[in-house]
Amino acid sequence: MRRLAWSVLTTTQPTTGTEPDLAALASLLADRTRASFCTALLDGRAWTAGELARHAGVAPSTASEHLTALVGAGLLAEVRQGRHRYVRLASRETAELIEAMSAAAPKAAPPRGLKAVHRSNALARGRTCYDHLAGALGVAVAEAVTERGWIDWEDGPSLTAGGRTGLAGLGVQIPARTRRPLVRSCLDWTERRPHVAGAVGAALCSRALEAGWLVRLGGTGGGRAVRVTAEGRAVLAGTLGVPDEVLESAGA
Amino acid sequence: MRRLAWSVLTTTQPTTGTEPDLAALASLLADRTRASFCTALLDGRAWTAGELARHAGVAPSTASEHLTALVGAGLLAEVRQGRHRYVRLASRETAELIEAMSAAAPKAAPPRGLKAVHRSNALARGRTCYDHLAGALGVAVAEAVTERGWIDWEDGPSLTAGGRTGLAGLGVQIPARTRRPLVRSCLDWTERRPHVAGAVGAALCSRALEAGWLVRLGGTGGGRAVRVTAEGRAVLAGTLGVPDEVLESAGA
DNA sequence: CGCATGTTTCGGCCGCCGCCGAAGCGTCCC
DNA sequence: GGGACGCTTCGGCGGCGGCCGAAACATGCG
Repeated sequence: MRRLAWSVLTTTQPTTGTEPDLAALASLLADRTRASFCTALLDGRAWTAGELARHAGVAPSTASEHLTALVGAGLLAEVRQGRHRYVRLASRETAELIEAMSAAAPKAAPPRGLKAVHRSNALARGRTCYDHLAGALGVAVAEAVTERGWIDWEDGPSLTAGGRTGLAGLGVQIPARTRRPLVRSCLDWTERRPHVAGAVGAALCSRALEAGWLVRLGGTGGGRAVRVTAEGRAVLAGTLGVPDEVLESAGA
Repeated sequence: MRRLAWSVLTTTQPTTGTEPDLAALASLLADRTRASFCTALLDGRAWTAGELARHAGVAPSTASEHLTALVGAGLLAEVRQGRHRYVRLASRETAELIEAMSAAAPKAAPPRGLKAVHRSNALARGRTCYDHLAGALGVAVAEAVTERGWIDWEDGPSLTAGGRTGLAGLGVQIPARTRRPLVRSCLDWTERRPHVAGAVGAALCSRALEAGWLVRLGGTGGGRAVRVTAEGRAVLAGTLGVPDEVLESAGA
């Protein structure tokens, strides 16, 4: 049993009623360039201003102004290092917000150009979603652990006792004593089906990267697509029972 | 134990990679008028085009165009009835998205005008957040049920066995066999502390309104502020242990 | 020190978009 | 039928905001 982190005794006096400026927040993301920055940063890493500018196809000066706006609003956090300006998403909450908006957003026109199509397909097959797995791979993993009885979806997703031991057997460290939900359902924007987020989703993903079951694709600015390695394929098919078709297309 | 609603056997072939158009969605909410429509509709009811126009202080023609855009994008659902055009939020997911964005949004300048200040203060004291309670009242209820041991926040919020019986004693019908999380934490934008959403939050709120513990304030276009009645005060203080100060200021 | 590189500031241009009022259409009610 | 009312369409106006290039500034490196 655990109490709320905030004491009941702390102030309950009504805040002076300033309502949230929804339009101001939305304006920040309402621009193709700024939105593409945020989407790119969903890989959880820090990018330099120049990388983001090239990624979005705008002049460095333009990117600089956009970044100032996003950092000023608290959506991004920045670290200046030498002549570089590194930015990343400010918090996991910010990442979750962008994820949630992406799932609700309409689909853009299909990408043009061979490179763009390749990248887009790679993203659809398997990617990280800030700190957990998404794409066909993420959905397949979610379904596999459900089949295994590790996660129960009755009344919202929850980790079963079997799931705890199963994950432990894979070397996945499940954090305890956190206010973060262990399992959170996250709607996948390629598959329109849920994948596993929350503390467990994050732990599983970080374990998979650390153990070399997955590797990130693409060089600088490559983004968040991942590929399943041979060892990963053995583990995911064997222990989790992820279907071979998915692993095959998400491999190599 | 319950399976995912979508069969593992259904297609896992990668969707042709069309990425979500985050900017398009955000653009819809990036306008003060459209944002105020959505915020107003967070009360969960259907408003007419004219009501929304007056609420936002724009001409009917302007409102009409905005509504067409919001409905076209699938954010709002509309029902035409005689010479009226009723609109409401399209789904609970949409409401949750707007909630989540409101919590992340910067605070607007304090309202001007006596009426606006009053309304704003009423919202801060107690309001509905689509289908559950929010504001100082919502936060106090969340803390009270936590004190009672009805909700446990370890590893994410969950309903305890004691909570089930306690809520049943209040006549709150907890839905079973749903994929919706029973308890979801929702950050309150006035209090910056969590209140209770999810199936349980919704059931509690609807029970409170149905039993007359709470009543909605304000006439047409009044919005989502609620007031605690005398009976409500007895129940909330007695059974739930909500502090008197909160009930007092949220009453009358 | 001098050059390359990454970033920022500033002016100016252009397009988009939100606004209104006028006019028109459909519905309701007397 | 006639008038009131709610909503929509259209044209036109005005402002905001994103874009770039040029120039300046900062850093790192030889």
